[in-house]
Amino acid sequence: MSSFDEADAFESASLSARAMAARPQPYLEGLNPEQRAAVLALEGPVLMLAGAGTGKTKALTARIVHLLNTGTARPNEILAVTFTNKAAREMKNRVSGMLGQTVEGMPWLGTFHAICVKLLRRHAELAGLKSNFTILDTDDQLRLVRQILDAEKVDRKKWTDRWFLLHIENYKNRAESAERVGAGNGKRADRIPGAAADGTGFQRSVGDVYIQYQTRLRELNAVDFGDLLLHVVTIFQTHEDVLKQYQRWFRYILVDEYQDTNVAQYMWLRLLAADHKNICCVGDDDQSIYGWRGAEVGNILRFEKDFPGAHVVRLEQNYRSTPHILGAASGVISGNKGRLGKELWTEAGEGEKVRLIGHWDGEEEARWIGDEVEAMQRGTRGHAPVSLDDMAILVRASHQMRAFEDRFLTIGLPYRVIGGPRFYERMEIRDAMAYFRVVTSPDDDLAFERIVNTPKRGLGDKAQQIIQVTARENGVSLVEGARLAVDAGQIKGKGGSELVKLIDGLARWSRMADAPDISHIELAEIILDESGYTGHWQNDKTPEAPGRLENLKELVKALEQFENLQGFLEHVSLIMDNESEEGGAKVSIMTLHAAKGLEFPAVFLPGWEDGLFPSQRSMDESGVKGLEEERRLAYVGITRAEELCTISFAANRRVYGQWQSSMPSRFIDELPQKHVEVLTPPGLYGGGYGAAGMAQEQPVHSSLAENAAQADGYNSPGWRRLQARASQRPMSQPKETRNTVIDLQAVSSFMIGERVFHQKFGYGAIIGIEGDKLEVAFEKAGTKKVVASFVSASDDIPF
DNA sequence: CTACAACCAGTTTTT
DNA sequence: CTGGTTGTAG
Repeated sequence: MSSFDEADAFESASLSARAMAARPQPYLEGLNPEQRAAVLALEGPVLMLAGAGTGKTKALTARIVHLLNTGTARPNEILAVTFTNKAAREMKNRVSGMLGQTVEGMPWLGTFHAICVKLLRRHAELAGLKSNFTILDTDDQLRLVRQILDAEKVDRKKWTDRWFLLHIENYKNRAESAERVGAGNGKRADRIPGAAADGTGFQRSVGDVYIQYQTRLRELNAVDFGDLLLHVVTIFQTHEDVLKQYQRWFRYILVDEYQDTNVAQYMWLRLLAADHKNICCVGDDDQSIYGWRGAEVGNILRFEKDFPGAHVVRLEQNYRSTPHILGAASGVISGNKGRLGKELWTEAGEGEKVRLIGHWDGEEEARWIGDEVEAMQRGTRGHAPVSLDDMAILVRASHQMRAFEDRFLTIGLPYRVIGGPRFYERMEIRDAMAYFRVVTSPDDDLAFERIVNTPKRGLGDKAQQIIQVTARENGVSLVEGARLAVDAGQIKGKGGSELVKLIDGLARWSRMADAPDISHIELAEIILDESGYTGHWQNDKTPEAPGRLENLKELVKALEQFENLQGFLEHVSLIMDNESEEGGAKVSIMTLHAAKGLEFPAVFLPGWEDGLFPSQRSMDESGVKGLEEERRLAYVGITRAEELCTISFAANRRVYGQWQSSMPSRFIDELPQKHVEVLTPPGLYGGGYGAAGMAQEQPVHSSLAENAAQADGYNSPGWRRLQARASQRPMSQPKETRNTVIDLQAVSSFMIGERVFHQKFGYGAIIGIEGDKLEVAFEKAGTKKVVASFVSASDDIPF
C-alpha cells in the first residue's frame, strides 16, 4: 500500500484560511531587515541569496508560516522542495514549531524525488507504467545495465557497467530522454570511443544502451531515481491539462538549495511556476559543490533572466562565524569568476585568526590534530574547554579519514565518521530487503536474482541462466520461470531441490503476508530464518558476521514503525539514512561535502595540498570549472567554523601505499594574510618525529624549516621555490622497508625454509616448492600456495 | 560450483 | 594499501 493518499494531499485543507488571517505574527520579530523582506515578498519570483550562516532556514520557514498565517495559501497549496530528507524533516519541524501546532496537511513539503513519486503514481499510465511501479537502487540499475551489455556482447573489461550507467544518469540529469538521445545515434558525442574497431560486435552508442535500459525498466514496471524527475517533466511537457492542473494547485513554490538543481529539476520548477511565477528560490552560488552529479550553478546565476522582475534579496549578515573566519573565506571565494556577489559580515567580536600549519607528513598531521583536539577538550591558552561534539575534521576525500581514525584509536579519542556506508546500503540489509521484495511482489526479478543463490544454494551461473531463459521464453517472472524449469527437470541435484525449497518458501511467505494473524515483523523473522539467510551469517566465521546479524536485528526492529512490509519498502526506497547516535561526546570526521549545512565551534581542515585539494582529477576533468567548484568547497569548509578554524597541509603523504610529496594548496595563497596566523610545526623542536628518526636524515630542506622561518611570508616566492624543490626531490621513504626485492627469474632458486615476503600475505617461510609455485607458511595469513614471482626474498634474520 | 589467488583501479554522494 | 572483480584449479 502506498503511503500516499490523494485525498489527503489535495482536498483536506485542515487549516481554514480565514481562521488564520487575523493571527499575530511573532515569527517576524526575530528577523533582520533582509530576512524580513524575503519573507514578506510573497507574490512573484523571489531569489533569496543566502550566504553561509545567514539564517536561511529561519527565513524560509518564516515565509511558509507567513503564507499560512496570512491566509494567502492553504497548507496543501504550497510546494516546498528540498534535496535531502533531512532538510525536509527539519523544515517540517521548524514550521510546526513556529506555527505552534503540528503541520497537518503540508503534503507537498518534501524532496524533489519524494514529490515526484507522488505525482508519478497518479499519472503512471502517461509514462507507460503502472502506478505500483518500483524504484530501483544502484545495485538493481547496474544489474540491468550488465544484462544489456552481456546481451550486446559488449566487452565489459573495456567499458564497464558503471561507465554506461554514469552516462545514462548524466542524460537524465540533463532531462534528455532515451528517444531523444537515441535519435542522434552515431552522430553524437556519446558514441563509444574505439568501439567499431574493437571487433566485439558492439559498434553503437551509449544511446542504444540507454534505449534498451529504458525499455527494460518499462517491462519491469520500474523506474530509477533519475526517471522520477524525467517522467514527470515529460508528462508536463506532453499533457498540458495535467500541467495546468498542478500549476493551479501549487500556488506558491519554495525551493531550497537552488544552486544544486540539475537541468531536469530546473525544468520541472519552471514548468510549474510558468503561470503564476510565485516561486521563491533560496540558495548560495558560492556553495554549489555538486556539479559532478549534475548540479548547474547556471540555474541560480540565471534566475533574474528566467524570471524577469525577480525580487532579489541578499542575506549577508552572518550569525555563525567570527570576522577572521569570514575574512579568510571571502578571500578564497573572491578568486571565482561569475559570482552573483555577496559579502558576509558579522557583529561578532574579532575572535582568533584562522590558523595555518604545515607538517612533514600525513601521519604527523593526524598526530598534531589529535593532540590539538585533546588540548582543546581540556581547555588551553585561556580557552574554555571545548566539547568533542563541537569539533570536526573535514577532509576532501574519504581515504584521508583513515589516518585520523588510526591515530584516534591509538590515543583513545572518541570519534564518529559521518557519511559512511549507510545502513540500508549494507549488503545484509539489501539482501534481506530483496527477500521482502520478492515476497511482496513476486514479479520483482531483480530482487529474485539477488537472493536466488544467497545464501549459496548450489545455483550458479548455469542454473540461473536456465531460469532466465525459461522465464523469457514463457513470458513470465523469474520466480515462475524457476518453477517451470524445475518442473521440467532442467535443474537437477542439490541445486534443484534447494530451488524448490526456495520457491515453496516464497509462495508460503506471500500467503502469510496476506494472513491477518501474522504480523509483518514475525513474517520478516520467518523469512530470514527459513530462507537460511540468518543461518548463513551465524555460520560465517569472519569478524564482520556478528555485526551483520546485529544489523539484521535492527532492520526487523525498524519494521515496527510500519504497517506492513510494502509500506516499509516504499519508505526505504526513498529514505536511505540512518543516524542513530549514542554514547558520549565524539569528534566528527567527515568529507567537506557531508559538512555542508553543518557548523562547529572548532573545525580542522587537513590535507590542503595541490592535487588533493584542489583535487587533481577535478581540474583535469573540468578545468577552470572544476577548480572553481573546489574553491567553493574550500569556502564551504572554512565557513563551517564558528570560532576556530585550523587549516593544515603535509609535505609528504602516503597515497595508495606510495609516498608522494606535494605543494601546499593554491587556496592557501588565497587566504588573506591579515586573517591568518601561521603556526610553527612541532617536529623541528624535538620529540615530534619519535622513533622514525627522519628529522635527522632530512633536516634542512624540510619545508617545515622554511615554514617556521617564513612565518609571515608563507606565500612568498621563496616559500614557493622551496616547496617546488622539496617536491622535485624524491623523498626517501620515512619508514624503511627492510626486505629487498629480488628478481626471481634471475635468482630462480628458492630453498625450503627460506624466509620470504608477499605483497598481500606478509612474511612467511617456504615449506614446499613445485615448479614455479611455492607453498609458504605465512605468519599472519596461514599456509598458501603462491606463484614464485609474487614473493620476494626477505633479508630479515630468519627465525 | 566454489574457493582462492591474481589483477586492477582508485573524489566528492543524494535520492 | 585495499576492496572488488575476474580467472582458474580442484
